[in-house]
Order: sequence, then C-alpha cells, then structure tokens
Amino acid sequence: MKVLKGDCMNLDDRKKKILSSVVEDYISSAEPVGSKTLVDKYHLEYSSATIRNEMKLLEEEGFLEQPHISAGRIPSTKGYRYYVDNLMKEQKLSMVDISYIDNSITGFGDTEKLLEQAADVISKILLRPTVLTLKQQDLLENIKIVKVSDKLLLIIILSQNGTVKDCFAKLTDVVQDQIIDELTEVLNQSLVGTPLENLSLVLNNVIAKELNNFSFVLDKICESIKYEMEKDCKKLNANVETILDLPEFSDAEKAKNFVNMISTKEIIDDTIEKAISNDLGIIIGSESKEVMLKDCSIISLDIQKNKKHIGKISVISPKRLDYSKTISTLKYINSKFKNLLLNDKEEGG
Amino acid sequence: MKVLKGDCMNLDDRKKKILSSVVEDYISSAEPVGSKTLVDKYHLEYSSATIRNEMKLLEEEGFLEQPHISAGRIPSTKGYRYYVDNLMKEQKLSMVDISYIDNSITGFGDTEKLLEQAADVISKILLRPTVLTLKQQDLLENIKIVKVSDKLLLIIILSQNGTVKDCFAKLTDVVQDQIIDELTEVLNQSLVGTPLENLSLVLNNVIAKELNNFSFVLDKICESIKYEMEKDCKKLNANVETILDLPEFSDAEKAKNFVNMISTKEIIDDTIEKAISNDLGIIIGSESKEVMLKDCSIISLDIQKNKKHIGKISVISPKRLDYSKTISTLKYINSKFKNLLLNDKEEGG
DNA sequence: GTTAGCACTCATAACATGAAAGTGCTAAAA
DNA sequence: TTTTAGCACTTTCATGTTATGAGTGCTAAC
Repeated sequence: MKVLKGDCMNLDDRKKKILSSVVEDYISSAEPVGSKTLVDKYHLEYSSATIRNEMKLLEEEGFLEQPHISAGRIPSTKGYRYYVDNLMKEQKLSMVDISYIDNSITGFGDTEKLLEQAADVISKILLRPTVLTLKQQDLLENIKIVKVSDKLLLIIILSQNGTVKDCFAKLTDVVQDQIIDELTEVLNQSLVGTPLENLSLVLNNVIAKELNNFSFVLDKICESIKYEMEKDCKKLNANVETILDLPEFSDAEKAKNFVNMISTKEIIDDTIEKAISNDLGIIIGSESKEVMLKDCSIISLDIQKNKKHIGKISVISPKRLDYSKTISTLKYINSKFKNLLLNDKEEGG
Repeated sequence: MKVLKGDCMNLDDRKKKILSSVVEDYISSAEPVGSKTLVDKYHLEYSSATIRNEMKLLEEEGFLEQPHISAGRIPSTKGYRYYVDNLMKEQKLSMVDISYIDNSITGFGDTEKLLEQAADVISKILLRPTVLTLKQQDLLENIKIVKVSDKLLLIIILSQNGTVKDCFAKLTDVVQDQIIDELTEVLNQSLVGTPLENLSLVLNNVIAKELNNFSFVLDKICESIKYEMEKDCKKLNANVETILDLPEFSDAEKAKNFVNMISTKEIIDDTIEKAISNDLGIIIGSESKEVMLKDCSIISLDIQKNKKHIGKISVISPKRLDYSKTISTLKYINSKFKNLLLNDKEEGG
C-alpha cells in the first residue's frame, strides 16, 4: 500500500459524507455510484457538480475508483478501510438475527460442534461462506472406554478445550470388563495432558513399555485413536453456495475460482493467521499479500476459552460486504461464546 | 411417460449401437451429437446419411431429442433409460478410485460418520453432489454418562444402528460419582430399546415416576438429550460446489436454482423415498413426478445393517452423468459397507 | 465556493451479417 | 431393397455496427 501525503487521511466532513454514502450505496447495490444517485438517494445538500468535484479529489487521494471513465465510483481498498475505521456506524442486530443465533447456538454439544454451529449460523445470517479453523494444539483431558458388545469398544477422547472425539475399536477376541477398567486407568495415568497430535506416539511407547499383556486390546485401540487423531479437522467451509446469490459471481466461472481459492488451505490459513488483533481481524482486499484475495475481504473472529484461543471463524467475501453487520454479528457471537465456554470449568482453574 | 407401439423397445443392433454412441458421447462432451461425429469418433461402418436416417427414427420413437432443427441429437429420458437397462456396460473402477475409497472409509467412526465419509467420497469421485438421508427409526442401545468435572457431564448415546451422539449437561450443583453410576443404571434399564425420537418423552415419564430424588441432575441431562435428539440430522449435502464444473451450470442462475432445489427437503426426500429397489434406485429425469427434477437424475444407494436399512446415499446430477461409473462406485461402496457393518455385532444376534 | 450546462466517453443493448454445423430429402449406386 | 452422395435448408454463434444512456470533466456564470 502506498502512503499518501499527510493530510489525506483527514477528510473534511463533506468528503466523509460522500465517501460514506458511496460505500454504503455500493455495498447494497453492487453498482458504481454516480453523483446524481448520491444527490437523489442520500439527500446531500450539494449539487451533483460539487459532488463530482469532490469525488474526483477522493479518487485522486485513492479512496475511490472508477471502473471506466464514464461510470460512477466504487470504493477502493483504502476507501473501505477508511470507512471501516472512521465512518461506519455500529449496527444493532435485528431481533430476528439475535433470536436465530440464540436458538441455534445452545451449548449442548462439544466445543467443536459449537464452533461448527456458529460458523453455520454466521454464514446464514451474512449470506457469505465461513471457514472454521480449529487450533490443533489441544491437550488430552480424559479417555473413556465403553464396551458396546463383547468385541466392540467405543473410545471417547475428551480434550481440555472441550472437544469430544469418539471412535470404535473392533477386537478379535472377547474382552472382560475388568481389563477395560484397568486399561482405562493406566491410559489416563499415562496420557492425560498429552497433546492430541502426539497421542498415538505416546501410546506406542506406553504399549511397548508396560502394557504388553494388554496388547491384543490395546493395539486395536491405538490404531483407532491414531486414525481419529490424524484426521484433518482443521477446516470446514460452511455454505459455499451462498456466493451464488452475489452479482460478483453471476459468472459461474468466477464462482468456481472463488470456491477453489477458499478451498486452498494455504491461501486462507496464512491470511487468517495474520488477521487477528484483539478478537477481531479485518483484512480488506489488497491488504492481504495474497493476489488471489485482492478483491476479497476476510473478517476473522478469534474464539478463546480459558484465555487460550481454540479456533477462528472467518467470513470470506468479495470486498463488497456489509462490514457493519458482519462485525456486529461476530461480536455478538463472541459474547455468546464468552458465556458458553467460561461456565464449562469454573471450578477447574 | 407415453407407451409407444410394442416393437419400439426392441431396437435392432445398428440402432442400439447408434443410441449407445450418442449417449456416451453426449455424457462426455455435453454437446449434441451429430451424424458425422458418430462416424468419425466411433467408427460406425455406415455413412453419415444412414446414421441420420436411423437417428430420425430413434427420435420418432422417443429415444433421442433435438434441441433445434439444425443441431445434433441428445438422449431423451427414455433414451437414457434404455441405455441404462440394456446397453450400458458395467465399468470396472480404476485402481485410483478404489484406493481412494479404501483409504477414506475406514470404519473407525460410528455409523453416521461412516455414512458421511461415504457420501463425501462418492461425491469426490463422481464430481456430483450427494445427499445423505439417515433413517431416523433407530433404537437406543446404551447410555453412558461420563463426569468431566464436578459440574459437567458428558452423555453418550449409542444407538442400535451404531450411531454415537454425545452432548454435555451442565449442572448447577456438584454431583457424586455414585449418583451418576446409579443414574446410568436406572436410565439404561428404563430406556434401552426405546426409539431415539421418543427418548425425551420416555425420559420425562421416568423422571416423573421414580427418579424425583435425582431430578437436579436428571433435568439437565434430559434437556441436553432432548436437544440432541431433536436436531435435524436427516440430511446433508456434500460438495454442492462440484456442480460449478458442469457445463449445465455455466450460468450461475441455473446453478443457484439447482442448489436451492436440492436443499428443498420435500423434493429430494419424496423422490428418494421412492427410488430404491434392491439396494440401488435410479430415477432419470421426468421419471420423477417432480417437475423441478425433470432434467436431473438421482441414483440412490440403500445401506443396510443387520438387514434393516439405516440410510441412503444419493447422487444428484443433471441427467447427463456417467451412469456406469456411478453405479459401479455405489455398488463398490455397498459391498464395503456390507463388510464394515456386518462385523459390528456378529455376536449380538 | 458552488452550480448549470455541455461536450465527451464508454458500456450496453439491439440489430444485421456471415460462417459453421447439422439436418432432411432426393436420386443415384450397390 | 438398402445405402450413400449431394445439396438445399435451418439454426446457432460469433462478429460487427449502431444508437442509447449514464455519468463524467470542464468551463463559465452565479
């Protein structure tokens, strides 16, 4: 981004009013905004000629762009940024949205389900796809083994972040209840506090060292856990199809490119990683180094539990999006999570 | 569908060859197939004029259609049906596909996860969206309650079909291990064999009748289970975005309509319900009464466990799809499930 | 400093044109 | 009788042309 002469970030009231109107009109209409539109729709008390002059200056200073010489103006990345930082009024969520969120995010599931629900809800309210990035550094809280039938065990892995994973182990021989109880105890003694991604490694050591006599059960359990842990649970795209409603993607080819792009781990992961500052991160267009994102914005919410961050929910959209509503929605979700996740372990420390 | 004169379903060899070539060429090219193309590409030993005559007859008998007078032919619903029933050669899956399936469907998760994996894998191999319909009539196998911390319980609900659901109950007071054990026993005694959808109803009765003294715990558990059971777990669209690659949806508006359509429960549910006969159901275009599906085909696989059917995986596509590969893939998946699901309870009876 | 007025630019839509693809039909060939 | 070569015909698609309209920048007057 180029830095312009010092005064450029200090717009006078009229310029602010015009910039703000252009941004808001373009956000809702997706059409370049002309001087006449501004006078008619936004009742600015200047003539269209004056506004044209001002818009020309705003363009020279980099806040607005013109798709072609005889078109109206659209906000540039810098324009959006100025709007978000200085002009935008925080929006109250409608009762409809609030009640939809409240009814959808209930807190009965585990943390991962909760985050998935939230990603889905956000996507439905904002009509944009969301990406859920789970923090993988999570420690084992507890392992339970449930005997479903003589040869089938259900293994439940509870993490300190509150995620529950379960998988089956199919045995070749019948196993007695007592063995399972013992095994559970030994496993918990050896494994509690282990990072989940090391679980199968440490398990191997445990088997080798002290649990040789249980190996016919343990091998199967180990195999199951290993598989479950290696599964790629880092990302999830919710409601990609929402983009089909946007005029930006009236061409299916563009829609396809967008979908491919947001499915490319590296692009999104890298960008989101850098996005966060103080719960909420906003990256607009070319502020991201990634060229493929130059026309997109990413608004990311960092979700914390016990002061450790456990995941991020990111809204991915063309630059043209309702920043105000997006931010309000994410903030509301965040406040909800603060309540939902805190209560889990008040007593735990 | 109109029924034509008796002999029409008995095509001579040349007509079969031509029909088959038209279908296969159109499936792979998505362009109307002309007589010259057939001669050049498929080395039919007749001149283009002969083939034109035959195609005209095939059209009169309803097997082919012509988008406009100077275009090539495309298969009609009846043409596809004849192809599927009489002409199509069963395709062997490629090693790549087989190994992808084998590596993706492992059997470590519960039945629901397994079905989700399968729906996803099928969608990725066939490049079409899939819909998973879970049979909701499922009986309780077992409930386990795990104490996560003094005031937080994890409830694990195991169904006879092999699905695991878990949810948390947050208590207002500390609860002792012994109470949980007792409670678990009582709950299992009262609830095993209950249809999952009645669970909260029966739970209410249990509370009312005999478990008044546990109510401070049980109320919370009940609330959690109720929520978990009422959640709509009937359907899931995997990889809707795959349709963006199809020329049928080069117009984003059409893509949007398709996505909306397959998100409409009633349309899909009703159609799929009727689709199955003997594991595999194939509904082509206007064979479905639903007008919105007139250009789509649905290939449905019925998945069984212990001779009860537990869910369906359905491929939804424009009529133009590789029926042979689709059917081979679904059959292979089915054979895999036969193994995976049988072993679960060999001993259960 | 503001605004009316006007010439100018460019996108878009409507229409015309020509080439390409593919047909159906006829008459000759097998 | 069946097959095929040849040709007139139809329609789509891409291209080119033109007219319209939205919106601008600039100038001169207020």
